[in-house]
Amino acid sequence: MQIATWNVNSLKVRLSQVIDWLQKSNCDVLALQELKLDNAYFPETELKTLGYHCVFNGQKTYNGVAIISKLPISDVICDIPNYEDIQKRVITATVNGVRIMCVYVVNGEAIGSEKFTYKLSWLNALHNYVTASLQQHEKFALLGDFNIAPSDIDVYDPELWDGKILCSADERDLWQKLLNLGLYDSYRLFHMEAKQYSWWDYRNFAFKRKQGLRIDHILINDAVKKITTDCAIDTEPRKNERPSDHAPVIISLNH
DNA sequence: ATGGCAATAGAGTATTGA
Repeated sequence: MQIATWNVNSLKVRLSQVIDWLQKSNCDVLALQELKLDNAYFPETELKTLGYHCVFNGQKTYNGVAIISKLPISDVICDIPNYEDIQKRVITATVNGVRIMCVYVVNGEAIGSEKFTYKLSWLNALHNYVTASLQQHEKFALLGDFNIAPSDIDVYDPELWDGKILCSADERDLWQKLLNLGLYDSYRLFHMEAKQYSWWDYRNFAFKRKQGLRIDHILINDAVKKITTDCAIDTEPRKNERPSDHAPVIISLNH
């Protein structure tokens, strides 16, 4: 079984690329972020025709998340329970006995801004939700666009980004707090090398110049870790015409 | 320091992203 995450930056624009990637990658479950469309416009019919189940939590223009799966999806929860938020950033569901939490973490704009305060409060709420979910589910995966580069080896120019949004101590502390719940950064279980990125700015030929950040992640608990055989970032779709600025991240399970 | 690029809403240009 393979589980992936991908921030597609508009599912309307990227639908054909998503379908193409699903068929090439042999992925079973795909968590999507930044759909940027209302639920009424989710391409459920197209995906169903191709044999995929889908659940989605969308909104107009911004945010929006979904889980697409070859296998049946059950026990769907939208948003973070008991956290007031009009932005659609979370959808959680069970597939093949694995609890899958798809998140689009707040960007935060700049340190000290109102959006940054929202980011920190949002991550604290997520922490509480993950804590409860870990108690309720044996196999658990938290995946999506975290908008956090966990350490300097995940940043193309650590000096330039030092203390900036996505790299600040406050954000990295909250990342560590999530790991302390008993989660593993699946990519780092298999790849210790630096300069492995999942996002590149559209500007300045950043992808070609290998100027990126690793901000899309798959965190797994011990039960999933035991059956995980690999984690990879697929940079191929970033070479497409009109690509998303993010690459998919995928884990392979013996399951 | 600023803008570069892309998507959206909506008809100019502003907002957001990371």
